Amino acid sequence: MDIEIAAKQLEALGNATRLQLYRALVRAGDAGLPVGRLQQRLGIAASTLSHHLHRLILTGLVSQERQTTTLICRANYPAMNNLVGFLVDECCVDAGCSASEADGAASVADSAT
Amino acid sequence: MDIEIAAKQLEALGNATRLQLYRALVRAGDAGLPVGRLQQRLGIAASTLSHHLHRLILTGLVSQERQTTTLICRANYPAMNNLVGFLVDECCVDAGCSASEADGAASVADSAT
DNA sequence: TGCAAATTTCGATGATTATCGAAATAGAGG
DNA sequence: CCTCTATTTCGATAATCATCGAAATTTGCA
Repeated sequence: MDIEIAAKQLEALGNATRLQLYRALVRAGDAGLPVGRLQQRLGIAASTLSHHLHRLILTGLVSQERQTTTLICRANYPAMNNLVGFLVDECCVDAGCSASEADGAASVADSAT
Repeated sequence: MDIEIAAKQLEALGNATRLQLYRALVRAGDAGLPVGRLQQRLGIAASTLSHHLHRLILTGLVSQERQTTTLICRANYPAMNNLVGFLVDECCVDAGCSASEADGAASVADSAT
């Protein structure tokens, strides 16, 4: 896995709207979800959703399939597995990555606060 | 794991420079790496490196410790484990995430090309 | 105290991003 | 061909980001 590709995919997921979007798709399973339903669920403008969807598709994390008039979106599980595999490989090169729960890592300091 | 935190951490890793940076730290293991050495390795301005490092630290993915004059940076493994855990949880809610190698997910379409 | 090395902060600039509404496009069906 | 619905593209705007060099800061040491 090329580090550039990994970075692009991480960047694609590194936005609250897109991560919610992706999560909804993952939870929808193989059935996927139509664009319109995603829009209702996220409550954003259709054009904004289309923009984010496009970014996810470009990185290969999401795919689309036409069903008559509606477009069904699906999470691309193998892509995510690949990405997670990359992270785990990097993480476990020579460090014991067995901690299942992080200690002080669950909160993010916010510089703007 | 809050989805906002996950998004922030993914965003932090979703930049080629920072991902290289983080990878170097992960590979350095518990010994960590001084800022100066990271700068040599990445070949970027010290101020740029400091900026990226700051972002990684804010998300809890990297920590620093002073050793006399130099600052030692270390990857925060538990944070990464937490993040990977989040991704895996989302991914495996009801989908069989057993594919170890992705099929068509290894290449990223580049809209700017 | 004063110097040297390491790192950050400041200030600026160009590039990218997120968001929206309006208009355009695509597919189905009468 | 026309219309309806679903979705994307366009154009614009405000916000955030990456990057650099110069200046300031911190720390140790003589």
